[in-house]
Amino acid sequence: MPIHNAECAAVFAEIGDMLEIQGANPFRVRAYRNAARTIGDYGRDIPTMIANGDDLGKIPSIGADLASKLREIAATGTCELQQTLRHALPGAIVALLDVPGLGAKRVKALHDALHVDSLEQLRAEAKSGHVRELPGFGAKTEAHLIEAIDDRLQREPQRFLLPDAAHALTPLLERLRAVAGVGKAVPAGSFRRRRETVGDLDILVTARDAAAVADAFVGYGDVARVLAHGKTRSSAMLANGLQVDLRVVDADAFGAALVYFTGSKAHNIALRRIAQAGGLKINEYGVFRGDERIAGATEASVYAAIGLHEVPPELREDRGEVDASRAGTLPALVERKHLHGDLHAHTDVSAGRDGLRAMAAAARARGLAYLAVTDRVPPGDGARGGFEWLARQLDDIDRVNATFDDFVLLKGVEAGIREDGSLDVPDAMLGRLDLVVGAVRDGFDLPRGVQTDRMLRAMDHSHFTILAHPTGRMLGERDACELDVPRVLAQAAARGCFVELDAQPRRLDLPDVWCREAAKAGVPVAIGSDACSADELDNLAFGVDQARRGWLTRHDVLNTRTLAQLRPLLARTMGGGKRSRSKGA
DNA sequence: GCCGTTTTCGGCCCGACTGTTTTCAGTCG
Repeated sequence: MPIHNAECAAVFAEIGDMLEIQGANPFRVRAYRNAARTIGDYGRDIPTMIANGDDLGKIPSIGADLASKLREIAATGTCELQQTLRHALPGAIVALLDVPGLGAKRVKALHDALHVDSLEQLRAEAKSGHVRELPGFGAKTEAHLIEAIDDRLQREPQRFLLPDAAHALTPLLERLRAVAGVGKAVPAGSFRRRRETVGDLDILVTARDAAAVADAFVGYGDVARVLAHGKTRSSAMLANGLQVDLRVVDADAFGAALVYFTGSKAHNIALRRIAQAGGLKINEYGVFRGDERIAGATEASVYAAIGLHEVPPELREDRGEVDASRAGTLPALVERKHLHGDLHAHTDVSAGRDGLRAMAAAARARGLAYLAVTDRVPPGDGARGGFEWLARQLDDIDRVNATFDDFVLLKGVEAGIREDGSLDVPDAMLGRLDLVVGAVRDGFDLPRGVQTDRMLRAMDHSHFTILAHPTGRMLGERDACELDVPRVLAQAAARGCFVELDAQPRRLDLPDVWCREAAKAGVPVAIGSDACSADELDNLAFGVDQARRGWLTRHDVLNTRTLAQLRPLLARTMGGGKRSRSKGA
């Protein structure tokens, strides 16, 4: 298995878990976990950096020791410390930490006293009543463990796509807002940060009577199990397996609670360290100097109290936003209203359900000035067919365009990229189009170098505008393909073509960290709805969320251009100036 | 184990809820 950042991060995460179970210095444990998180979403491939002789010490949370371990892991896939720890403890034991209610101390106690090192074994010991005998455990804990393990064995912990989470959230928020005395009821957590998937939902409520809100919450019809039910904090599992955490605060603490509850955890820790250095304390009730509360009603007041500009929720991941906020260099993030058009959509000619006219009307109704029609070769038409379908569609587009004076359908195609890097649409057809969206649709498991070369060759084609859904990932279904993204971005920059951020909520492809790298590489990102129906043009909003997580400004996004600004950029990719290099030369 | 507009040593975020205790440890977010 090739070693990349994810593998390095996994080694550090396991070391952190093992050290914690062993009772090591908690700050050492945190150092490994911080490093795992940093590396996991670091924008450059660490083994490649090592091969290039780059200085790993520049990576935040990586010091001399962890840098040397990274070199070891890059070379061997493991490191001596990991092996030593696995010798002392069964490697599988870290899975026990994932059981709700089990932390390092209890896992160690279970291992020491009962030699438990697997879920099945723990369940058997709990069933036979041995767990309740241990100090610190009791009958209730034992019963909860059995329940939690049965849950886990039945159903893998699941992450939810944003629209699915929203679907569960909306009626619950309505119920809470209907409780007497409730002011605000808003989502927080990773949902508010617009992470591509959420593991649970966090809801923040302001109310005079906190207990009434908590009661309404745990009494919600969709609640399958109540996990905690306190005065200000409650937690429940919904029937679909989604956990929801509720926090109720006074209105004058709303801002502080929203910062705290929006996270991320790493962002909060960074804020608190800054506060601490200035002799202040931040908690979910406000910012305090001694006993004096100096801020808390709004998020802006909390950030201002510690000398920062308010950070947009999408950036709160401890990826440099705190420094940028202090320096006043936070990016002015792109917004949905900045988009003038959409550069990836299907009609009923291929993958879509709605016709050309319906798509045009829907795009126009959404305030867009242009929509690129980018159908694929219809099934059964065969890549070697005559492409009459496309010729007919181009004529049809002309007819539709003649009916508008404030809106344009652009002529495009979603060309498949074959394994040799060629496109499945002939040049003669491509030459009649405004843009070509190229997409890999098979062979996702090619080795990294082969996959990368395939895409680079496709981008080198004399008609190639946008690399669609570059990593091919399908959230929860298919991992990103092995791809040297920096090379792809460098090529796009050199050729003057573009990469897509596919806005389908199950794709959101480019991933956020690569969006940021695209901007650094000077490659505009095309946010494409990839809509298969008129309704799905609304996907654009998910794409904008993801773009914001990737620090993209209006300038970094291709389709914030007006049609007049866009046309010459597209033309350059269609043999109109980009090509100075003859094929095979 | 990392890190430094007080520091290369001595710090390292903060509070709620539960269960097992008899004043608090463990876990979680």
